Amino acid sequence: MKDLHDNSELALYCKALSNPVRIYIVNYLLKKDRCICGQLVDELPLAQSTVSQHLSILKKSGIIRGEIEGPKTCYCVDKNVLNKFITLFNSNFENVLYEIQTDE
Amino acid sequence: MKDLHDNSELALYCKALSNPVRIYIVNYLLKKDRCICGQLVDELPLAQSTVSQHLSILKKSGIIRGEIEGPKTCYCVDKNVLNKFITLFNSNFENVLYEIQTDE
DNA sequence: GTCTTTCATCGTTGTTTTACGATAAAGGAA
DNA sequence: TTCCTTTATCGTAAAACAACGATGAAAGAC
Repeated sequence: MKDLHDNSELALYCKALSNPVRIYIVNYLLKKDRCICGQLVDELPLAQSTVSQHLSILKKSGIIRGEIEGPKTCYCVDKNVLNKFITLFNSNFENVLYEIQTDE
Repeated sequence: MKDLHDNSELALYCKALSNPVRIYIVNYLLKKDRCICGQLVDELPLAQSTVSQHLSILKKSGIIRGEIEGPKTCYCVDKNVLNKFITLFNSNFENVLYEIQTDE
C-alpha cells in the first residue's frame, strides 16, 4: 500500500487541472499546438492578469512550458509531463478501469 | 472545441483528488473494499474531524458513498462514478496518450 | 530616441481549503 | 437508564485560490 506521500505527485497534477479554465487552456494548447498568452485572453472571459496566473500555475506543475519570444511568450504542452500524469493516473486506478459494477 | 463549461465536471473530479489524503482514502477503500471512518483515522496522521471532512468532500464528488450502520458509517468507492471520472479523463486526453515526443 | 505591444508581477479583495478542538447526536452495551 | 463508541458538524484560524486593476519590463516599430 502506498503511503500518503506517494500520492503527492498525482495530487499536484490533479490540482493543476482542478479548474475548468486550466483544462480549457491545456486542451486549447493541445489543439493549436502552441499559442501566446494574448490568444487565450481573447478566448476567455477573464482579465489578462488572471489568464497569466492560470498559465503560471500550469507552468509550475510542468504540464506546460513557456518560451519568451520578444515581447510575447509562446506556450505549449509538455507532452512528456502530461503523459507522465496520464500514466500515473491510470496506473493508480488500473484495477478499477472497466471493472463491472455488480451491486446495482 | 469544448467550451469552458464542458470542463466543469472533469475539473470537479480532479479537485476531489487534488489532495494526497483523499487519494490515499480512495486507494484504501479500493483495497479494503469498505471501511469505517475510524479505521482511516488510525491510518492517517490527522484528527478525526479532518478525516471526516475529507470523506465528506469525496462523498460530495460522488466518488465514494457512505452508509450509516448504527453509530458507525461504512464507506465504499462508487465504482460507477470513479469509472466515469476515469473515462472522462482519458477521453479528454485520448489524442495525447502514448504520442511520441519528437522535439527533444 | 519615443511609442506600442505583450506579458508578468504586485497589491488587494473575497472565497475556499485545510487543519484543529469541542460539541452533539445516535446507537449499542452495561 | 446511564455509559461508551462512533462520527458529523460547528466554530475558528491560517493558508491558498481566483479574480481584478495597475504597474513595470522587454522587445519590436516608428
